[in-house]
Amino acid sequence: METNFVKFDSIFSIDCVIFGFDGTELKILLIERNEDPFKDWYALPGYIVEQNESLDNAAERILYELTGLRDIYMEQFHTFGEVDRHPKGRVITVAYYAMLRLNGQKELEPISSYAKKAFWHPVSQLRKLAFDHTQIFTRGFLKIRRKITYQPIAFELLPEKFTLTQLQHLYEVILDKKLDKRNFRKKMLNYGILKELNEKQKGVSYRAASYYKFDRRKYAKLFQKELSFGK
Amino acid sequence: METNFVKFDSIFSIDCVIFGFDGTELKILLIERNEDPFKDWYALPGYIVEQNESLDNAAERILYELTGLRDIYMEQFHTFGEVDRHPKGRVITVAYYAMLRLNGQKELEPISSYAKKAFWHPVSQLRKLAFDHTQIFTRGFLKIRRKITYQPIAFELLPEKFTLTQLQHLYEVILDKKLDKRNFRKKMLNYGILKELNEKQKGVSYRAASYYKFDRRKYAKLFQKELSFGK
DNA sequence: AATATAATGTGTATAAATTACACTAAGTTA
DNA sequence: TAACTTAGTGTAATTTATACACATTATATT
Repeated sequence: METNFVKFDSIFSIDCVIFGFDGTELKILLIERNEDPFKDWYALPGYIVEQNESLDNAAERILYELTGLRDIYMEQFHTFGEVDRHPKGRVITVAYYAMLRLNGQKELEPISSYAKKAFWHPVSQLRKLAFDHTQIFTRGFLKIRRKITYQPIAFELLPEKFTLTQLQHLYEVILDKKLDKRNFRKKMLNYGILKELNEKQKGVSYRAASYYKFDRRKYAKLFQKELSFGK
Repeated sequence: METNFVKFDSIFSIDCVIFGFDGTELKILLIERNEDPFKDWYALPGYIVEQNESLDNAAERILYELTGLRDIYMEQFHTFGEVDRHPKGRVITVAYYAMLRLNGQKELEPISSYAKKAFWHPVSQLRKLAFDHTQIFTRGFLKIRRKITYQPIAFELLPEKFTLTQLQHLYEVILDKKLDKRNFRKKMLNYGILKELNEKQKGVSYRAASYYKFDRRKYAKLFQKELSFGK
């Protein structure tokens, strides 16, 4: 059992679709490539899996090396294996996604010289990405769009404390439609997984909204049932 | 770009979780292995992807070679990449699933000598499978269990004509719970994707049930909307 | 201090979907 | 023709989803 990536036989890679929300806009984490092919293009953070690491571990390592981000929980969502997806040979890639809150603090600093830089880019007006990454991104976006209808993944994107308006706005961005404010609040509060805090927004013009936080305990109870068809 | 599978560098394979329903019992398609490792063990049909074929094509080819089945629409559901999942080296495997009606006519005849035989096995009382195939099977089963709650995949498992009792039974097997007959029928008929036929069961003891068929057109309309959060 | 501004926060009536629950009808077998 | 077995049906109560508009509050402006 030898490793020989240089020969570019059959190899596999990881690509990461990392969503971030800054309270207003949904963004995606990109790198600018520093190597051919697609030198200088924007691309998803991704690289080759080593012989001795699991896919999940590889995903973590690769994201770190290309962006400096650590301890991000990612989940696999699809594997792309068209024969010609990589111009230099046969590479299948396992795509992962994750969702993050953007506090602004998160510095992005590639460790590897493979990426010139890493940066957040709005998901709207995305230019064409390297390889089949546009397609991978799209599928990842559809994945979270579906997922948000049955799991409260939105909470991973929001800061610890958030207002109901922020929460609603995030749903609207992901689902790409307007929601009714009263119905939205009713539904969210009915889940019973939100805790209202004795705290309000500060520094905003006009009336400050209450902060809420997500109650992970109650969530676990509620969404463990899941698969329900009724009786 | 050379192919060198013998060296067992980094290679990838496909494994297929094929569900079949004979009207009573949910079954899965297995092979008996004819080669080491795990010679004589039961395993999912699976083999190595060639350098020049896409994953989807490979899945089709491999299923055919190991079981003789053709033209089965399969969908990828997860990729398994633990370092030690294959005793002979690093193999990641892309798992596909599909669902079939078992008419009894479908002959299973491996073309490849890699499988001694191919056969349908009840999903209950499954013995331990080769490699990590038990785990792959379980994940595939969870996949269809989830999917059946939002898509009428059950129709792929049933014969062209089927009774409502058969349909309900299939749901019960997949969801692993009893459903109320009246509510089930009400719900199914309300979807408007079933057409009642002027035909009844024959050759059954006791009262014969009406046959229904699935209306693919109406289905397409209904389930294209999908992703709904309401207004 | 008064006013304008901009977002927060709230209720109700209607419709639709889900749940719980039990008996009669029809065809087959003995 | 009686016994058996499965098919087939309705209704009331509850829960969930939808449509829709205005008063409240904090800040900014004059």
